[in-house]
Amino acid sequence: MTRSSTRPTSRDVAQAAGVSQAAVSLVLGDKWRGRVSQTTAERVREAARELGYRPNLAARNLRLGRTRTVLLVVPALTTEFFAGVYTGAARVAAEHGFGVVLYPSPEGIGPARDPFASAQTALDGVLASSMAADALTAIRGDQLPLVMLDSDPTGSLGAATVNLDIADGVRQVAEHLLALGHRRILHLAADVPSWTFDVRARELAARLAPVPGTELRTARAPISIDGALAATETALTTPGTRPTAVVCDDDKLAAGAYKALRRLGLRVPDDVSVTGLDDLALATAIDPELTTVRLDAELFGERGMQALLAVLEGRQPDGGDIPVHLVVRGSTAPPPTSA
Amino acid sequence: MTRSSTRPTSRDVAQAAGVSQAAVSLVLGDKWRGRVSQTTAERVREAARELGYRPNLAARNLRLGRTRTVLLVVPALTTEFFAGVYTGAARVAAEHGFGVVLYPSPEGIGPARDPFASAQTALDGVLASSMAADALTAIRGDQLPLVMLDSDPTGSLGAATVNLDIADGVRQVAEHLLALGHRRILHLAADVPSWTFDVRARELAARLAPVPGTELRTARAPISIDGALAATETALTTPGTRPTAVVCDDDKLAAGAYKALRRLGLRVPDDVSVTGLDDLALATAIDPELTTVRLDAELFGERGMQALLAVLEGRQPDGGDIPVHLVVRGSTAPPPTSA
DNA sequence: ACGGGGACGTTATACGTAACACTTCGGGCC
DNA sequence: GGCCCGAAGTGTTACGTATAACGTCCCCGT
Repeated sequence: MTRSSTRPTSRDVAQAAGVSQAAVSLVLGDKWRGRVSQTTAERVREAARELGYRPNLAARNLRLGRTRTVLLVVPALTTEFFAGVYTGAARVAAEHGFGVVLYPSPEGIGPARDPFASAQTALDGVLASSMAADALTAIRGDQLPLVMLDSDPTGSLGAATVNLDIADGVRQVAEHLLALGHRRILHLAADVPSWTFDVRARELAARLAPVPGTELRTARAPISIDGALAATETALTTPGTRPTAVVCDDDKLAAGAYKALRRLGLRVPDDVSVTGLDDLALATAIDPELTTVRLDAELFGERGMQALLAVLEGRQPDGGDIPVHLVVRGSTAPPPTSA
Repeated sequence: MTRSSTRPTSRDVAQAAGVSQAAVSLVLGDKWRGRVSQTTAERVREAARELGYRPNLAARNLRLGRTRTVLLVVPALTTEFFAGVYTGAARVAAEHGFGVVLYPSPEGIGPARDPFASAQTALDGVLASSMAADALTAIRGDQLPLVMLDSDPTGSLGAATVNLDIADGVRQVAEHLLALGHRRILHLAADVPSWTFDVRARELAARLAPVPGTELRTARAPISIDGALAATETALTTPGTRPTAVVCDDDKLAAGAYKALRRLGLRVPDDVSVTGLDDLALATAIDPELTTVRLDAELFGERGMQALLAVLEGRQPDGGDIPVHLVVRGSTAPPPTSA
């Protein structure tokens, strides 16, 4: 018959069970072995259940000085890829009693509500994609434990990194195209400053350079179908011999390239081959289905979270890039013989 | 020269500025008009800046009994649509000093980490999609202020609702197809128990019923390209006269329908017309571009958050469905004359 | 017989903040 | 001169939790 307007506290539970508040805390915190009798413990649990007691998180966080919550910073929510990263990260976090809060890098949200303003006291750590570059400066303001996803391991941030082996994926794409006989290649690059895209450009160039007769051109586009459409169209209508293959920094760009080729009256893969990177649902929705590099987003999220938890516990996160592999579908074929 | 290992508190700021902790709270809380002099206020602000002071959120939440944080429950992160909802909701929330935390309905995350376990003390309110049905029971456990997105207004939950005018969208689709001359229609329905999908089925049937000679068939599929592919394929290979149009519950299903039709050797829109619902990027990535119903996801999120804030302030949220409109593209045409 | 130590608790305290209740002081007004 | 009032603060308390430190019993070994 306590006051019903406000939620029950541990003290209410204590009163109902006829013990002290400390005992309630011990029992519910599972620290009662050898301190409270079995029967009393059960009585406390029963009282808590009866009253519908829920611990007050704010009080607990204040008392403990930590929140068991980490932040996942992603460049945008639009992408299926980061949905997978979140899923993997959240699963691992849950296994360790941690929660994950998402912070999509602002786009139309404005800096008014800076989630890092009080991050120090609301979060235990941060897992951040290198693509959300603008948010990084804000993060560094606080001294929160940080693990970067797909970022330069030798970077100045000094944070631990977990990376997909994008370089190897690009290598596989290049070898696949070279084996088919392609020599003139257009690189449709994401116009986003991020290490993960730099790697693509560097590796593609490195792999093609030693092969005689190769020609690498680059077009830049924002990561959107329309952006890729426009960039591809201008790149393919500039004078000079037309590339026989378009290597795209991700699947979304590839979808834009498809549209540009269709508009120019070119067929995929008969006239021009196209490759992507990510292997999203989009890759099999378009026609022909896209040859692309499959990234295991969930595993990526899991490994990232494991690294962050290691940092939080003072352990050394174990490195090693996550392998990726090429998935060959209908968008690649030998170049037209007329070439 | 205070201890540097731990973060500065408001008391540290007070000491540095030569005032009491209460004064610091007043100044930084912007409640100092007529209680603290201009010069003192400035001195406090300067000290806070100097020390890099950040208020401790846990302490503040405990003191105030609220968090200025609300939860957005979405069925999955995969969808571009809910990314838009989040963006709109987060923008409105930010304008009112609120933060938004995302809760993607668990899929492989398991119930171990129930975000509602202590929701009462960590959240001020919940904005939930009706598609995340499994999470709703958990929500009702706590007595948190709740606003539903796209849910039955007369539902037993008794929560306020904000809805898109899906019924009108379906009406527009039906009228468009009828005007083109279609009579035999396949409804590719999402196999997800949710009011928003019930409305589609009900409204489509209602609009076709009074037209003589119409025939409505229904196929159910999970919301995925492959699921839709399989369902459409079996629906179109069953004996009987083939439908001339496929009305899909969303764009993703439409992409699956495209694949099924392609596999069956049928062309869109010459042999079969297809319509979607959502107008995602996917709609213009596939060929031909999809005739679909555009939903303004951001506006949806904004209106939802406005309603929730109204509830939190004890005001009456204003209703009214959000209008939607048909976007006609290349996937619809008159039925083949042989029909 | 006596002391040492489990078993079973309780009391007290601190985390950092916001807000209520108070004090002090210098005018202004009758 | 007495009185009240506003400006400019300060002292204190409470929010609900987790845990360190402290008391009892009572049993058992020597």
